[in-house]
Amino acid sequence: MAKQEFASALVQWYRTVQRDLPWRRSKDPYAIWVSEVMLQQTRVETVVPYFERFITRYPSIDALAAADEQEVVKNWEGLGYYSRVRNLHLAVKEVASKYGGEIPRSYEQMRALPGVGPYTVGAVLSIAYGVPLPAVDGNVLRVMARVFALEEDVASARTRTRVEAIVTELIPRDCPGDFNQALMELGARICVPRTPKCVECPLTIYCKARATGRQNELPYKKGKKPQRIEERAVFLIESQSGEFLIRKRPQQGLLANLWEFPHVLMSSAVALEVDASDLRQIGMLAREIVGYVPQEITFIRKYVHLFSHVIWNLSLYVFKATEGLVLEAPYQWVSAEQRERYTFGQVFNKMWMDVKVEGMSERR
DNA sequence: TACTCGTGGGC
DNA sequence: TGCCCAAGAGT
Repeated sequence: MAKQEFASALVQWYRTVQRDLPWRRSKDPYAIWVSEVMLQQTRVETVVPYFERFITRYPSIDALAAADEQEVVKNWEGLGYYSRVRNLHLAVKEVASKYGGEIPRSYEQMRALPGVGPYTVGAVLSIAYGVPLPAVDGNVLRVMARVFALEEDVASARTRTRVEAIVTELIPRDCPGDFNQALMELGARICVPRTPKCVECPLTIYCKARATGRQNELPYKKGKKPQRIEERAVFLIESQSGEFLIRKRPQQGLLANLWEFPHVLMSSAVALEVDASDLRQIGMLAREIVGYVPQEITFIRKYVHLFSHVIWNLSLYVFKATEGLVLEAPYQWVSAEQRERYTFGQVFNKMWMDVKVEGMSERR
């Protein structure tokens, strides 16, 4: 294949059709870095408003490095994969203290920062500094699997290494950032997962999958493991003085360090037996949190919340706590106003909105 | 390697 | 409706 023609056809296409995105208007390596972290496993349309707000709030490495951790995480609320923002905060602090506030230009040094993997190094260094490194994401894997008719599982490390080698070979020295972004833009808009738009593709004459009519069969992916299902009873507990009980989640695992309304995992046997309206059984579960069986519990509604590998079947209940109930950490009482400063998983925010709209106090 | 880690959109 | 997926990294 004519390397130069491939690259120039791709870059030329990109420069004609590229979308006007906020991080593309910036030449600030820090802003580009923030965008790349937000874009991990997350759609462009979702990221845009978060990016604008985050960059306005934390316009520089020094500003983010100096910021309060809890507040930084609050600005990420709703984006998911919350370890990304904690790692970004740690990494920015390290850049501020160790590298004088300038992102290191060497692969090894940047790769060593927390939350910075091979993709992010390649993307930031190529786009911000013009370093000719590959930035292989899901788009690039899909595009290359089709163009070169790669048959192996695209999720495998071997395929990734192969694709990195191919990109390294093809990447133009004069515009590595545009080349990397062009590959991603192509994957996002033309070489899409299902029914790629080959008639609009600038690489169609190079594409082996297209030549053999296999563009709908590639890339090959292994099937995913089914999600684990958990039945949980969630309690929105209001004190006599109108505060609400929240608790902090553990430092490791799902929604790590975020806040939530207390809930109890039901064994599958219990879950099968207990009807949502069987409040006697639910009272026994509430006792695991407050230490006694509440007098009067109200069932609100059921929720299904999907994570990438777990399904939560949740039943929400509310009740009034007895006077003077004291609970230790990780439990905490907060007013409705104070609650807004804490970061919750989205399902808990949805519950809160639902109860607020319906009016919990007027319910009885 | 395989699994963990969120969320919302599209069909 | 259920399933797939989207600019990945850590373990």
